[in-house]
Amino acid sequence: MIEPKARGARNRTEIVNATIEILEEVNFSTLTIEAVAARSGAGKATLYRWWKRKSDIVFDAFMAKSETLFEFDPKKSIDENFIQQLLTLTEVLKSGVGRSMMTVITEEKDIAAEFLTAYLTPRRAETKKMLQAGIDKGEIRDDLDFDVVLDMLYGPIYFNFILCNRIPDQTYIEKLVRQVMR
Amino acid sequence: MIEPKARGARNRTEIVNATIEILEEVNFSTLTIEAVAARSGAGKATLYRWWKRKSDIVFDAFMAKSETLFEFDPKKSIDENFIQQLLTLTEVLKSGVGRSMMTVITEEKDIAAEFLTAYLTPRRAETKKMLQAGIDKGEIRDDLDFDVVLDMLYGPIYFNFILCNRIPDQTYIEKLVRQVMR
Amino acid sequence: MIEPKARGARNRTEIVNATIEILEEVNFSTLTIEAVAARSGAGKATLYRWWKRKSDIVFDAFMAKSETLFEFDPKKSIDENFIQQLLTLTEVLKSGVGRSMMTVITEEKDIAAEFLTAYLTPRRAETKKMLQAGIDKGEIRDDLDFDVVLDMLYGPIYFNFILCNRIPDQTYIEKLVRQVMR
Amino acid sequence: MIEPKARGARNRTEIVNATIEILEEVNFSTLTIEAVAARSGAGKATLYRWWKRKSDIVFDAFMAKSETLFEFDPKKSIDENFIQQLLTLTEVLKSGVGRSMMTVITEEKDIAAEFLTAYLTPRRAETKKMLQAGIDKGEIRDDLDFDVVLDMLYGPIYFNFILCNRIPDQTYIEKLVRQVMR
DNA sequence: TCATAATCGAGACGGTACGTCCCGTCTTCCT
DNA sequence: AGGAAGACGGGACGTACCGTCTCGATTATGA
Repeated sequence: MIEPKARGARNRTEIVNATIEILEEVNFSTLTIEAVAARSGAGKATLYRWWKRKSDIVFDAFMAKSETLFEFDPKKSIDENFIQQLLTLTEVLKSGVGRSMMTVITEEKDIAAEFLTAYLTPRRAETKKMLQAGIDKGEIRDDLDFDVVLDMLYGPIYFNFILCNRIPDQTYIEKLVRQVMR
Repeated sequence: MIEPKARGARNRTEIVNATIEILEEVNFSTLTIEAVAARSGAGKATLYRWWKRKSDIVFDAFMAKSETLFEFDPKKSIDENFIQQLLTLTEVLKSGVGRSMMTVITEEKDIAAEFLTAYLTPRRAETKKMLQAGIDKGEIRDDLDFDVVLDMLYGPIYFNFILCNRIPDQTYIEKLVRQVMR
Repeated sequence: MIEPKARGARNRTEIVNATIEILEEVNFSTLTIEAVAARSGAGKATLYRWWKRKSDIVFDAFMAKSETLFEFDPKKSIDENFIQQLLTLTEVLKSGVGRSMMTVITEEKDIAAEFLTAYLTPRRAETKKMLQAGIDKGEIRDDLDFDVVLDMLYGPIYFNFILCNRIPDQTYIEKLVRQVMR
Repeated sequence: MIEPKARGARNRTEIVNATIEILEEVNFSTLTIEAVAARSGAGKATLYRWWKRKSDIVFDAFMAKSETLFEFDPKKSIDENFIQQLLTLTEVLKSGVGRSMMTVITEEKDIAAEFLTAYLTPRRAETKKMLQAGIDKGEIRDDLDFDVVLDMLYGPIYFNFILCNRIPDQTYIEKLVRQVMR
């Protein structure tokens, strides 16, 4: 027997989806709670019951969008793994919620912190795993400062995306990974 | 002969300064045009006469804040020059306007584009000059993709600043430059 | 059982009363919706929800002020009844809302029309009743054009009030009624 | 040789005419000084040099419009003279400036007073002359209160015009004069 | 005849109120 | 009982005019 989702839970997903939809059309500033309520068919009060601020909804929406965590595939080469992960990241950033998440991060320090622990760190952990595997295999030299290397991989992606308004493509990412890996 | 600044010019600076001040206290969303008008002693209409959107004022404020362009000093080593430039960048980002500029960039594509041409590109040009100087001196290998290298330098700075909410310090920057330069 | 007044109704009266108050201090042009909102403790949006224009509020305020309809008293003489009714009219006109109502009427034709049907006509009907009673009793000749006679009674009141800025007193009204009645 | 009107005088007429024109299109509230300036080709400052308030311009415009004073014609009958004068009055009231003048009078007591002395009183004097002529000729009984009779003539005109939004036509005026004159 | 002053148009400016939109809260009514 | 619907007080929006002000360009004159 299929457990029917509780009223509350059903509502939450509808609201979050409405948010994702709207953010494909307008940017974060222009997003209004009233629009989310209207599109999702929920009452405003319901929104405020679960989220304190607009940014919190966006955070949840972003997390929902990027639910599936990229996972290290030991069968592929290290470089291929890196490339795949950065492509996945690019994909998420491209969406309306992705971009809005960036906006939120620049404005609300506490959400930035939550983004760091709940989104960034897990992915970084995965990347670290890859790096370590590379070192173990001897494919990569072992005198690296992990954090700096990771920044050199992630940084340019966000940098291009946010500041240069340029979506990094496969070619760019390959060049980047090769250059970082030497 | 001292060029007597026009009424308009004086006002513009006062408005821009008021904006910079306020942005030390609140973030971009919370910044209101009415507050800027009030603090600068200007009428709202005056603001709208010169700027179409709040973001445009912030852009001008940011440009005013970071007026002085870092300049390549050939007497110092290449690395030192890099380090100095990235520190300068960090300094600007740290300010309220700096952070707000990041917010604006994530929201308004056209301002992002203007930021690219009016702020980023000149600085990148300076950095490219340094890179070329390094290659000429033989300090740096000559098979690099310039753009990717520059992204590897700038990217991590913005990345740490925006996403990790961490202000890169001298140590970090030195490590970064060394790693990139090999 | 006391019908508990709806939230809306309570607000309406408060707003209308605030309007009446303010109009004792300033004239119609100087009356601002913001002032009404402030004095009544309502939000501007609430005002606009119920009334489209400033003039509409003033109309309602005027109607509230002159709620009690003068009623023909068959025990008194015809003349006394006339005098009493014109005095009542004068009383209303004297107030701030009264004067403002005159302003509105000169400006907005549709409100003038509403004023005619909702305020003037009922009072005229009452006056006609009196006239008819007078004719029936033989106190008044029966070859009169009712409308013209009524205009000769009301007209001078408004005329003195609006154009001569003179408030008709008992003496004047008595003279007027006597002259009209012959 | 035609004396070329001074710059100032020429401007004044142009401004006043512009006002009259605009008042055919919009009502007093909606009339803006900027519009008058624009239409007349004058600078705003010029307007403020000669008139303190919008209402003052309207007053001048009204006086310009009704420059020609109706004059008592002893060859015609008393009644005909009355009828003619009231028709003239109606004509002026019908215009945009006329109606606006009424608005102004309800709002600004000092202008109302000026209207009384500069416009109303001269016309009343003329009417009084007619009344006196009638009495002298024995056409009219001699025990009248002049002021009340005049109010009974003028009052209904203004009353119908302003409050009933009805423009008194020849028939009405004839009936009125006959009724008042008995 | 031409400098010199007065006058004017144009419109920027600091303000105030407009009418609208959305906020976050709170009440009502329906299911 | 719980939620949608949406009224409410509040505050910022972007606009329109206010009345004051500076700026040139245009007259118009008297040295």
